[in-house]
Amino acid sequence: MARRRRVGNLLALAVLSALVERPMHPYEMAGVLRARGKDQDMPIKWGSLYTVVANLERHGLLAAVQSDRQGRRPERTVYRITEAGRDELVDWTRELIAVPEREHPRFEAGLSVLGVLGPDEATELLRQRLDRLETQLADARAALARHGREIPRLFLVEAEYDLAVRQAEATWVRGLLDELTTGSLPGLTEWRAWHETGAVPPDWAELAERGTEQQ
Amino acid sequence: MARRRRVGNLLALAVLSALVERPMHPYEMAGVLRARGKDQDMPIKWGSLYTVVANLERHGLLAAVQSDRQGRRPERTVYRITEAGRDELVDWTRELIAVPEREHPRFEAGLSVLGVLGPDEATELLRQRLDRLETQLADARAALARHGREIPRLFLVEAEYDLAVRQAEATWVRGLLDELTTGSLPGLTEWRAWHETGAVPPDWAELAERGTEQQ
DNA sequence: ACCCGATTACTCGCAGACGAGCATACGCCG
DNA sequence: CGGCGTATGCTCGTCTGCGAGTAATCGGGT
Repeated sequence: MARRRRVGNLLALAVLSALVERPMHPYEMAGVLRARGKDQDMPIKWGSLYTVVANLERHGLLAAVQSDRQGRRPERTVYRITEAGRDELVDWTRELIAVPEREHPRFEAGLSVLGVLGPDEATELLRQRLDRLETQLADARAALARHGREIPRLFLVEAEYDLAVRQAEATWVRGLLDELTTGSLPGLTEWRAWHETGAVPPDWAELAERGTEQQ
Repeated sequence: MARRRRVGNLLALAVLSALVERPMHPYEMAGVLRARGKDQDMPIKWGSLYTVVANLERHGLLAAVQSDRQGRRPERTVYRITEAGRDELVDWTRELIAVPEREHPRFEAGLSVLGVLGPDEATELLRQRLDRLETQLADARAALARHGREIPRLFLVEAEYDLAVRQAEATWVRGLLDELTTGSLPGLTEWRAWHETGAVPPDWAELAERGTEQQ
């Protein structure tokens, strides 16, 4: 599935989507993308812009139109999107929408090593996360309401999605915190003992050696 | 905040967490991590293992213990975690748990350029996504139930989190699909006209030029 | 009229990441 | 007991991402 993209950086997707409307030079793309808040929707690093544009051109997805020069500035090359570029944009979008990729939020990585902390510290840190999350959610909700008055829904779906997912995260964290504070999480006692004494609880010891059979 | 990690690859986190228990050589780490399903929780590329271990050693987070040799194989270096490594592991975990980072799921990027497709194609693709998502969710639920019988909850929280978040995604997609199929999404008519004729709807035209004021 | 800080527009070097490839060992079948 | 397919264990070259740095220009204060 998902044949590897010739230019894989998502900044390239944003660039293509901007050039669909009209040709631009790189810095103008940056302006337009920033104005549309695309840097909120993707992990965009502006330092990569010129590299990405060059790569797109190299693969025939963009073509240089003209170079003009103002004053003693370096000349600015204006690019237009090619047919191949249009195809790539559409195909890539189709894939991003239709195929759910397993994502790997950093929080998940953190949770998977939660055992290195003690239960009390874990509880405290999760509470901090929840606090911050709720602040961010309130901000996001306000921003969405504000934009909703001037921008068509179609261009806000990604923000709505983001909000929904983060809301679910907050709910889940609240649930876990609840189990931790009421003590209803199974294995809490073993976890605490393990962390305080350093000794692996007897019922867990055997698991730890799972998949370790080597000569 | 979040001072840059000396070794930023999350594979390094996994390596540190494995070496907390006992010293190992790299290939053994791979076996243990795989057995624990850590490659499910993080974007692990095994091709990076030796690079990452070398970097960890370079920064004093690991130390070589011994090199033994079996047959004519290349010698295998056994590494142990250092005090600095232990500190890094704990500090990194704390950060991952307590500080919610703005993540950028690829789906969000896709949604932000949804306009390049027409509403009918978008609907069809979203339906495909929902189908696949539901299959994956069923699998994940089954796997979680199976593991739940032998592994303590503590080591399954990351899978539970993942499930909860993806469930929220499915719900959200279902909601959007609903608005699309019933036609209740505002601007649907404009969107369709725009896509069929290529002409930007009058009420949207002005927005498109937003943030474009350049000489 | 001139200076200085901010903004604009771009460049470059370095550090990783990672996939493909390779060499050794093992197991199984004839 | 020899040959071959598969698993093991590791290396290396390439490619790209990106942050820090820089040069030109603008603006506005005195």
